[in-house]
Formats: sequence, C-alpha cells, structure tokens
Amino acid sequence: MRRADRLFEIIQLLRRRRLARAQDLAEKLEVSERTIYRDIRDLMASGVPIEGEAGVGYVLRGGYDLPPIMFDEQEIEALVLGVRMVESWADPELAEAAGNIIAKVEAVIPERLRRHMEETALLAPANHRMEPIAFDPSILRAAVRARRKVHFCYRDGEDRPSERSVRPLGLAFYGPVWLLVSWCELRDDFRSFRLDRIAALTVLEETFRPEPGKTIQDFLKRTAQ
Amino acid sequence: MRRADRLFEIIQLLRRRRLARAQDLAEKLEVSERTIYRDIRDLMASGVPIEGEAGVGYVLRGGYDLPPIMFDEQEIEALVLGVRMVESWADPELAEAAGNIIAKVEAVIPERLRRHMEETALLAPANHRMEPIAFDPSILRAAVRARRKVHFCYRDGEDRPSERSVRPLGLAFYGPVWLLVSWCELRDDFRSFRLDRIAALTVLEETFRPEPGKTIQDFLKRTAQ
DNA sequence: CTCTCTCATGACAGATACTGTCAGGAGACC
DNA sequence: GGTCTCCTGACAGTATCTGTCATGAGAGAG
Repeated sequence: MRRADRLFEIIQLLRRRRLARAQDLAEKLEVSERTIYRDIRDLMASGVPIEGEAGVGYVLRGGYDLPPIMFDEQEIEALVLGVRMVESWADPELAEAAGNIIAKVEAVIPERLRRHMEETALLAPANHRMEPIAFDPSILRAAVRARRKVHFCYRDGEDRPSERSVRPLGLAFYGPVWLLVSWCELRDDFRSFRLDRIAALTVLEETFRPEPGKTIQDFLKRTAQ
Repeated sequence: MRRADRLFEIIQLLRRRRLARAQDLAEKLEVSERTIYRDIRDLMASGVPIEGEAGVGYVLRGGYDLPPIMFDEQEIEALVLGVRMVESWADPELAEAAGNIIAKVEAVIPERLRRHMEETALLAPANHRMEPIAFDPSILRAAVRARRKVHFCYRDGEDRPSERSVRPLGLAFYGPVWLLVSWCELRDDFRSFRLDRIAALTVLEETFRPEPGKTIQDFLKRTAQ
C-alpha cells in the first residue's frame, strides 16, 4: 500500500508548500529522486495539474478540485493543541474564536475522530505566568488589520519611559511575552515592543499603506537571516 | 500505476453508487474478487470510511471528503495563530500535522478567506528560548495514546536524581516548558515532570487501564479547584 | 559562454508486492 | 437449512516497483 499512499502524500505536500523540488519530496517520503519523477509522471497522467520547471521545482496549479481527504488523528491532535494554546495565551476575543473552531470542525468530522478530539491529552493550561498587559490586545489586532497607526507610552528594559507613534504590523508570541512588531517612522526602521510594557495605547485616525521594505514580510525576511 | 489508480477508482465507484458488492467492483475493474477484498482492506487501513456487511455489500460512509467549512475572519486568525504556535513549540511530527491543517483548510474555504489566511499578522517565531528536551516528545505522545507505562531518570528542581515508572496521562504546555502529567503508582498520586529534566526515557511493554480517580480528567478536576 | 540547478528519460537487475486460485469461516436474512 | 456476501489464509508465479548509473535539456546567473 506504500505507493498509493505516497501519491496522495505528494499532492498534499504540494498543496502545503508552494514549491517543492524532487529532492525535497524524495527526502520527505524516503525514496529516491528517480521514484519521485516516476510518481509525478503518473500523477500528471492521471490528470493532476502539477507543473514542473527545470531549475525551479514543482508547483500544483490551481483549480485542482480533488477535495482533501479528512483530517487524520495526528492533525486532530495538532488542531486541538493549537486551539488550547490560543485559548490560554491570546486575548479573550481570539480565545473565543478558537473555541468556535473546535465546534465547527466537530460538526463536520466523523464520529471516530470526534471522540479522538475529546480525548486529546495535550493541554495548555491557563494558569501560567504571563506578564499582565495593561490594555486589550484585540484593539491592537484591529489596528493591524485596519492599518491604523497607534500611539503609546513605552518603558524599555531599563525602565526609561518614551512615547511612540508607529505602524503596527503584527503581533508575535514569544513564549512568556507578546511583542508588537512595528515600523517606526521616526527611526525609519522596524521596532518591536513588549505588550506588557506598553501603556496608554490609542489607535490614531491616521492610516498607512503597505510600502515595500516596510511590511511584516520584509521584517520576517530580515530576521530570518 | 495500476493498483494506485484502482484504489482511487474504488472510492469513486462507491461515491457514485450507494451500494456495491465485491463482485461488481471486480468486474468493473477487471480483477479478481480476492484482489478487491485486499484493496478494500488497505483503503480501510488508510482511514477511508468504507462499511462492509456480509450479505449486503460495501457502502462509503460520510466523512471521507472534508466538506467546505465556513470560518469568519476572527476564526481564521485564531486558526493560523494556533497552527503557528504548534509549529514553533511542539515536536516536529505535530508541527508537520499542524502545517497540513492549513493546507487542507485552505483547499476548502472560499477565496476571500484564503487571502485572509495568508495575511494573518499573528506570529509565533521559532527562535524562542525553550529548554532543550533530550528525547523525541512524539514517543511520549505515542505512549500516552497507547496507554503504555514509561520509565525515565529525573532530576528535580534541586538537581536530585531519581528513577521513575509512571502512567503517562498527558502533556501540558506551560509557556517555556512542557510537563508530563502522570499517575505515579509508587506514590499513589498524580505527578508532573518537566520534559527538559527527563533523561533515558523508555516506553515499557506494560500497559494500563484508565481507572476512576487516576485519569487526566481527574487530574484536571483537582487542579481546577 | 560557462556553470549550476533541476526536471526528465532510459536501461537494468534485484527486491518487493501484487495477483489469482483454492479452501474455508462467519454473519445476515429468508 | 440454504443463499448471499464479506473476510481470511496459504502459496506460487509474475508483474511491478525501486535504486543506481548515465545522459539530455531547459532556465537563470554571472
């Protein structure tokens, strides 16, 4: 049953990555590259719209209508854990949304998996140590979505106070603390702020447009190095 | 490529007809009935919900395809954050499963939400401080699922070493550390262990049955008070 | 142009798993 | 009891799959 599984798995891998080389797939699936080339050939022959380009890799063209098969048990576990983490570590609004996910997925999966969902023994207890945040982070999340600048008072690691006006780009969970990732126009650079050190947050009327070099994708690229 | 195609074809045939006998499938696919029985066995093993009844035939129960699910934007954000948290804080096996969730949900939600999914500005970076764990936690997860006792060396907060044999009940994410929640038969009570202080973990052959008062639900009840 | 990366194909031998045949067990229903 | 059908085991032959090695070809960088 190995090969038939592998063909499905290749589709799934191409769905989740945008691009994959034969070598990547070969390592992941623990077969030789030659076998991958054969598998891809056969998938193409069966009508799966895979595109291969020399020097680039494989991509799954859009419009492939084969519906994804159900979540497996491993995925259910990951889903439940993820939801519990959000419930414990994010703001109440997000926590509630996370709870809704469970309800919606439960309504859609077969009985067997539903039982598995309830029995998942991965916990993320809420009674953990987390530095208190002086405002509702959902306000900040809304500002990120609406691309509205924010103003606040900040105390840095040495307790020096300052006032800041920044473009809020995203929020990052760093274990015990949350960071606001932002573009500071004064310094003309990215700046991160711990949410627990922010006070008197106000969302300004002023909006901003994403500019090349000043987006969260640019920030991620830079930190990745 | 014959067999892989055939397995796919069997699913399609069962999707179309509501009932099919092994003989029908055998004729249609031009193989022997014995081969069909083997194919069905393998499909079932892969989680395809086929039901066979003696004297009747095969039917495909619902819940094979992941039906379209509607999430609102808030829920999408929570889902993406949860997945990223798992990818950053859980073991590679779970992290991969979490990635699959995104791919599968993406394939099933409407276009508008898919864009929202990619743009979610909630991050859970992987370059965080986390105490190194000396073994693969997925082994422990498997022991929890299989209800098999485990043995390991532990160093407590004051660095005193000890050897333990416990019933693993679950894993709990506590910010910077993971805990193993267990029932210790020696002490006749619940005990929690930090994964980063566990060494030489072995999963024993011996299994255990959930007993009232010794399950993770009982542990949660007790800690809730 | 050369170099590198990667898709792609062919040939071949060894290992693997697939397949059909035959035989029999078991549950559901009349 | 009789019929229909799912289901499993054993076995031998064979079709298929797989890895290795070699080679070609297209795309892009410098």
